[in-house]
Amino acid sequence: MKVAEVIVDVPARQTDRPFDYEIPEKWAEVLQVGMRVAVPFGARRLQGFVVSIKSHSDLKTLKPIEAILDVVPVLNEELLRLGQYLTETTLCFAISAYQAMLPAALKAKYEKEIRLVSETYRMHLHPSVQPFFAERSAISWKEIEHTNVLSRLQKDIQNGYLEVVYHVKEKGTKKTVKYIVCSLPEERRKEALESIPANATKQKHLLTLLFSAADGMPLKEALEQSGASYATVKTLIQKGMICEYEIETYRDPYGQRHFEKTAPLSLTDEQQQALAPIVESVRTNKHHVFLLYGVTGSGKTEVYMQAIEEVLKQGKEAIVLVPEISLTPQMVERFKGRFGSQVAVLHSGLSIGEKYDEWRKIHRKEVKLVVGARSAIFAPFENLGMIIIDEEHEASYKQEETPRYHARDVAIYRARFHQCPVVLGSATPSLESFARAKKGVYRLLTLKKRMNENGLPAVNIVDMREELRSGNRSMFSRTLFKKLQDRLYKGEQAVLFLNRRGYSTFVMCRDCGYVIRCPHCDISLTYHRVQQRLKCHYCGYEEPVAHRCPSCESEHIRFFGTGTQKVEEELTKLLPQARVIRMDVDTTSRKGAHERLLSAFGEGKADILLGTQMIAKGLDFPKVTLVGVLTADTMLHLPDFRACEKTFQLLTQVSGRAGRHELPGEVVIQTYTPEHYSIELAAQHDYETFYQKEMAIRKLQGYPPFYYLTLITVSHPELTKAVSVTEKIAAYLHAHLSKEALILGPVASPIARLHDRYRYQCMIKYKREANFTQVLKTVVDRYQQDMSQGDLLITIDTNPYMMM
DNA sequence: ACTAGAACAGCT
DNA sequence: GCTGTTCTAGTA
Repeated sequence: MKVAEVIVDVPARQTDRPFDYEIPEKWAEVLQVGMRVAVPFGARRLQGFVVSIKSHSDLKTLKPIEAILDVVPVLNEELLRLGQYLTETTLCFAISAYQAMLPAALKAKYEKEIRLVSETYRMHLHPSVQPFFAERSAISWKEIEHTNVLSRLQKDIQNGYLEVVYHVKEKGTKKTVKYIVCSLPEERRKEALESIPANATKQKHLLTLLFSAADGMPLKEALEQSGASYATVKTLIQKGMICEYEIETYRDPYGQRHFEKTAPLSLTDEQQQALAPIVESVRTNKHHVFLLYGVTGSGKTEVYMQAIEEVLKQGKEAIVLVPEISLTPQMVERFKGRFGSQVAVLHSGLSIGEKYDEWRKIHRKEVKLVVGARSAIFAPFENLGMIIIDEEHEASYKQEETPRYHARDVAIYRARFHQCPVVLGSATPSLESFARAKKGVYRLLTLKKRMNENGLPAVNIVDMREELRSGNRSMFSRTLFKKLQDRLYKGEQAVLFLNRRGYSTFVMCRDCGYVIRCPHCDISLTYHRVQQRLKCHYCGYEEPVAHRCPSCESEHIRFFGTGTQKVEEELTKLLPQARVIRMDVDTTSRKGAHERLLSAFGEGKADILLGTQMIAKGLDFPKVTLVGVLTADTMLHLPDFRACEKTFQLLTQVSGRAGRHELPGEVVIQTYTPEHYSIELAAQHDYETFYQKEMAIRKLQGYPPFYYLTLITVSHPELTKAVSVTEKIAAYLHAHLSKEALILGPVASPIARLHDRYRYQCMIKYKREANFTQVLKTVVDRYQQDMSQGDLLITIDTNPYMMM
């Protein structure tokens, strides 16, 4: 007898191991490792992943596998191993790792049903239960879950009249299209046509149409062409002349659009030199990590595309990762234009069904290239020839939920398996990557020149303190305002960047200093003008605007700080003739809104594009000659050791938006700390100096890339519990880690309360720890009880990007 | 995560 | 003694 080891769909410490199941004889040949199965687990039935098949189990009795859910394994050997790697490095459950690698559509949906065991019992049911089974023999659990007949019903279950049945269902579905076809053999067709009454012209019409389509045609098309309705189809089906059937299709989000075919551009010498070693690595099947360090507008994408061409020539596949927010139609267009239907696109804007379809194209080997956000790194290719990560420094490559993986690490793991290159591209590489490149762990490729030979745009730093002193209290400096007017006059475009959405950042009473905060989190509420409400950007809590101070009843309530809404309002006041498009979470939440706004701007339907983070990347509009950063320092003062790095990267990135084409560009950076090195060096486009400076600081303070970090966050509705657990954890770590490891904390999290839970944290800085993960695992195990019964939550991030 | 069964408490 | 609620162990 064959036995399958199955990881079941229960994300919990106790079930985080394989369970043995008997493979029924009929499936002995069919079942493969990596397939999903339905198995009985306790009283329920669950979905699970077969991780291995063996011929013997140590247990005496096994339950049999109930159903096989796949024809072809959804996880191959490589991905199964990758899952294990994720489990070990990010301390997640195996099931969470596997689920993260697959489209959400494959996640199981569970349904509970109550069924009449046999018709003969119907009259025995309790009178209050009977009506539910009046016309059917099964009802869903949901229907009666909240009714008062539950206890009666449970008795009937005990009596054996009723039984509970558990179902495992798929979340997503394959989309199908209805087809109709003539089912008559050739020789009977004429006769059939004549048998149709003379007045039934629609029927005749439709049937003749189908005679000419041997394999049938889509129902919709047939109806359109014949002018018939579905009633006609039904009649013909009844007469046995035609049949209806369904064919699986893909939802194609880009189906309507035509992509102009583009040919490879000729490369500059620099690009050629960068491309050569990558191509070499592809050809020779040698794993290398390349860091392609190229200034904005130096043509990195063209290098990627020509490298991909080589990969495809070798009959292999490639993955291109792009940050979520820069996965703009522009980017998709470039790849689809060059590689046509060989490309699958994966990003969060797609529906569950659409993502599933794109995934299936990869799984069935119908495409050779995937362009996508973080999770596309798990694309089930089996013959990978290269992985590209564009804008490698972007924080969005780190997943902030379990499994807390970094796409860069996954990429390197996969590339090593496939013996192929990884290309990390950026104009402002992360310190980690650049340091590795300098050490020779990665190979450094450099692009110094901009394609248009224009040189980088001139950057003006404006000291906003100075503005204030000279009496300008608006959010636009005189320099920026003058330049905005100038662009309007010339009919050129401008992009304004602000790191805050909403109207104002906090609301304070001028009499008593009271700041209105979220009742569930330790965060001040943001004023949203349009809806006239105060919102918490962390938990979504909202309340109406108060006109009196909740604390002292004073009417002197004022809104401080500036958000995108306020800037927009101010702009329309100061430059009434300017047409402004605002882009932030609030204006782009609806599907397709992002794309719509951008193309409107691209078509010149607005003069100024105003937005948050999301407009900083990848946009490329020829008429943009001015980029303004309204407050460059907002990010600088966040409690995050990467704050300076992020500021530098963002400013450099934003500056790169200007003057990418014929017209020269200009940048204005407004700041209250003009002397700060992140701002000064970004203005000078001087990455190398910034790197040196920041590295020195990191070394001094013991942060990456000199030390590894791990952040443990403990949260609980009661402050004392959160504190005491964190203290105990810190003590345990002190006792079990080496002397070289630095344990910081416990301290309150920067956001000390979130969703009514107090949050405490503990940071570990270390270089080498022999059994680090083991120690962390024991920590979690110790509080297992409190976590499953109490309200305690411990999260461990082995490479944190968010310190909050 | 869920469930069945045990332990426990309240009520006619 | 019965019914409803909370706790706990175990899932192959």
